[in-house]
Amino acid sequence: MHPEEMFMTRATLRDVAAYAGVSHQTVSNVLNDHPSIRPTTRQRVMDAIRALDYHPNVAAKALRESRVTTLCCAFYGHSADEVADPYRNLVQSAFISEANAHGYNITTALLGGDRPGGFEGLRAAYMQRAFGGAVVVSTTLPPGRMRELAAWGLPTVLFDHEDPQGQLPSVTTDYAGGMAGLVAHLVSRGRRDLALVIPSDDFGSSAVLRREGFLAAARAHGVRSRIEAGAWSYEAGEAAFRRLWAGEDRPDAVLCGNDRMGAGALSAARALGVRVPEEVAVSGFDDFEFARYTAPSLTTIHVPHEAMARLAVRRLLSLLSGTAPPDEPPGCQLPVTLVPRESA
Amino acid sequence: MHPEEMFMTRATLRDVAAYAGVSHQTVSNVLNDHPSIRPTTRQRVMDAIRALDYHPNVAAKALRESRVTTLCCAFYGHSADEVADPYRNLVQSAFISEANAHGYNITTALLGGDRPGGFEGLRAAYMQRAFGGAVVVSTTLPPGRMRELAAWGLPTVLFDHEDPQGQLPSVTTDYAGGMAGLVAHLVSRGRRDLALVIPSDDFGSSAVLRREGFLAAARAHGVRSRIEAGAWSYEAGEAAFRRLWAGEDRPDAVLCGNDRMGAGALSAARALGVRVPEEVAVSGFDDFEFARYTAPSLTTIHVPHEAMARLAVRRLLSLLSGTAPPDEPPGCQLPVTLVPRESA
DNA sequence: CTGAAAGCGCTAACAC
DNA sequence: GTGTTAGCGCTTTCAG
Repeated sequence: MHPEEMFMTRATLRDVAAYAGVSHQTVSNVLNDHPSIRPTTRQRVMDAIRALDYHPNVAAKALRESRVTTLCCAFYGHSADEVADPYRNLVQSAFISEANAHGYNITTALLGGDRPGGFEGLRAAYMQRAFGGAVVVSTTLPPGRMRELAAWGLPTVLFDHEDPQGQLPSVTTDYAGGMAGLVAHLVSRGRRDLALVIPSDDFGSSAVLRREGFLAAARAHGVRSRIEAGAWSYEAGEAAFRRLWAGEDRPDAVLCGNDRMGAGALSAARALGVRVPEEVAVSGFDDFEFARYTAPSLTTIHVPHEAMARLAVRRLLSLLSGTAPPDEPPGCQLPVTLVPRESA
Repeated sequence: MHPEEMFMTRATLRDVAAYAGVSHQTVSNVLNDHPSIRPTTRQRVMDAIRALDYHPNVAAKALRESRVTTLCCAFYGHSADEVADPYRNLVQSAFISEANAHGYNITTALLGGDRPGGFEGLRAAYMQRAFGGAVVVSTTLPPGRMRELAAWGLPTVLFDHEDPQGQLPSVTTDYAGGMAGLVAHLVSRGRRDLALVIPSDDFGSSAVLRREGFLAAARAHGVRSRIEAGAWSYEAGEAAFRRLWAGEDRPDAVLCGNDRMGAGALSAARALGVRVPEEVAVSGFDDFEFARYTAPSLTTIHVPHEAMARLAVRRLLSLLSGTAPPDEPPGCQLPVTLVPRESA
């Protein structure tokens, strides 16, 4: 049989065995690095594998071993803006390369809102053994959903938010510390009256930590602080800035909960003829690509999305293999970096 | 056996059969909508499926049917900017929902550059039957790579670029028409001296079509046109604008090959104290989110990424099922929309 | 219309 | 060290 013929229909383990003149089990042993395979046999088998362009069938492997080599990257959040969040790319890109490095594939799912087959679809795919575990990416997840994930027995790592119950492992970043660094930076530049634009009703740990970090830091520095409600979007940032500027006592720094709101605040300032940073400092949070493009460029906090993503994959893998140290705390926080630009 | 017990270890088809008091084959027939199953039997089986929370094992199905229900969404392009391209999210999001609607999952791969396991990894995953076909997303793909994909027998649909050989099916958008619309818009606003910033050495059909569409439209309108080299990035847009402005005869409109370069051009104009659009019009191409956030906001061409993505999935599916009409042309082009904003 | 048999490609358990 | 047997969960024959 000529090697080329094998390309018609993919070679199987038995084809390799026949070609190498050994039993199919020997081939399997070679592939799984079983000890005590004679080097010459091993070489013969490897040659046959190469000659026949053999690739193991993942479905057969998964069926036999009842474990799959696919991980799910699940993004929660339904708004068009959220779907388009550039940070999702970075996260997913890091997921993919980290997972691939461990021999896993990544399947991506979209959760939340009215999207058909959101959480139910995730569960169905898991029950069908389409993937072995998931990283759920979101700044906020309803507690009921977290309990569901835990109840389903779905191996899960939360990304960018924590489980208040401490059941699900999570990878987050130091939001509070980021806010503290920002406040310190602003105070050192002479700012004394700080306003933070952030949703006031968001239960997600991401919002809560930013809020509390801000308030605590302002208190520690002895400067005035206040919260202005705003819902993560560009438009919300614009509106919040206008409200703050319409008031009697205007702040000398407007901190925004994310870059998108920061861009909105800059736009409102420009429209109102307010000079940034001379009259008021403006900052964001996330360090999206467009933070470099605004006028003036946006001072912000860089979130280490790539490192977080790689860590999340590793934590998920150790969860799946059961090698997670039992004393490991569920939460895990990576540091952020202040990125001073023109706006503050 | 109590239903709850089944949750420990997932229920199989035989469990369902035992619970419903039929043979396992009958359950399979019910699931596959085989004709001539008695309604009462069918109902009993459905009840058992629900009671046991049965979900078919995709690996077993794939093994038996030798076809998988996973499609690969492969992004080509290595630069950090490309990875962060917001349009990738939209494309992927549409892929996922369209594929899910047809009962398929999506796995995502990153190709290109020095990324370990790029094209070789894609082929390996395909050979392992990790997915059945792929959509390759990129504005440009080396012809050699296209020939590889075709040679491997990998069912492929190209997204956002065409196969010059016409072998691989593709879904693109009307780049030339978009440029023509933009030129018409600018001419109607009194512009007579147009410069297009775009790579001059990019062989990708996306760049070629934008370039040629621009030149043809300018010729048709009888206005002056020129090409200024620039390599898709923000910084390239900035530099190109500065070069154009440093010259003797400045254009009255600077068209940029994408929004990122448009944002760079706006920044350069601002830095040079050039008023946009009074002194010069600036435009982009793509309609990224940040085109709304620049100052002034960026006039651009909206590319129907979502519709293209859905179409690409459907074309891939018909390719896989062999139901593609044989006379269907390989290329397929969707229309673009002009989005006039402040900058032009 | 329903049941029994065979096998997709692979690996874990035993013989040899 | 190597080969044989059995079976993961499913669907496609083919008998009843």
